[in-house]
Amino acid sequence: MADGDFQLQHFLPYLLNQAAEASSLEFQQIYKSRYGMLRTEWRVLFHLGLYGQLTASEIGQRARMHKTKISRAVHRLTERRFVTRSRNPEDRRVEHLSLTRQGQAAYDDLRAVAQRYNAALMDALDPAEAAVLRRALLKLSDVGQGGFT
Amino acid sequence: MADGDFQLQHFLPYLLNQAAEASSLEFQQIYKSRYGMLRTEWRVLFHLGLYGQLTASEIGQRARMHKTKISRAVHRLTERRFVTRSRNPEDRRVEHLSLTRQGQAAYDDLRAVAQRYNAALMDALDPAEAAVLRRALLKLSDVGQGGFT
DNA sequence: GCGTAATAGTTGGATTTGTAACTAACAAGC
DNA sequence: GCTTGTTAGTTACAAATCCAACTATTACGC
Repeated sequence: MADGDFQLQHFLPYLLNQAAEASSLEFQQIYKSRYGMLRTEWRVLFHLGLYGQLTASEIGQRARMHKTKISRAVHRLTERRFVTRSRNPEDRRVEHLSLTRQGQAAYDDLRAVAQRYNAALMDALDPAEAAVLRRALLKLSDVGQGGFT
Repeated sequence: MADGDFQLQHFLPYLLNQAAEASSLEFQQIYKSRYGMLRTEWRVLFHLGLYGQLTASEIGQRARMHKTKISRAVHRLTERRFVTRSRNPEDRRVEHLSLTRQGQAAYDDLRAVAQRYNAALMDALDPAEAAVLRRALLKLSDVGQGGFT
């Protein structure tokens, strides 16, 4: 038993992927068309906007992105003058990244869009549902990750 | 206001992506190592296993995958003799796809793994939470999609 | 029937990602 | 202070994806 009753509609990774893709699409088009950014670049931008100065590895840990992705995203963001790098004189391996004025402006703009966009998504849900969803997603984000720091 | 209080932890597309990636990882390694499949190929396999004979476009609609992805996935799956194609004599543009005996075996195996894997994920959640999560994900999967068929 | 449009699926080339190897700088043992 | 190991970040090559153009076949208008 437990054989014929398998359905994609109950397979969490699949459901999560579908929801993630559908719910990212419109927003993706905005940062893409408005600033020519890729998802990786947007993520780096947001992390810097939210947390201030960070190193590449710090972003990697928080966003769970591989360091090569970050390296390339940072490269493109500096090219376009959204981000500046500065070497740490105490440990010359690490680079501190921060937003330029222009990067900050892009971040401010996109954050506002994201907030409105998020609110619209939430509207598809009722408030109790949204709260449960959020809790569940946070739990699932830690699956197989070792859980606690 | 509504300015400083933006957090990634409340931005649904981001949360969904994190959860989707984390929760897909282990399973992905299984179909990859066991059958050398990519995600696209696994998806095609599962659709054929679940719904029986389908055309590429039908899979595309259901899985929301672009036709080029499907074309390539089907190509590889036929190469490896998991899938067979047969032209529809009434409309020679369309091809009906079905699993070979070998494809069916792979599907059966992976379905069983998926079920166990899914059960393990569910264990991280309590049952009421899981039900709400599922409902919410289905709703969000339809955002921007026009909703109803 | 004939020309135009639509649909199923494929292919080619540029873009993006993944994986592994690499450089540079620091740390620790002895 | 030299060897070995570790960490930060980059680069190179292969693999996968995206987008646009393509072939083949059917549908539609008239």
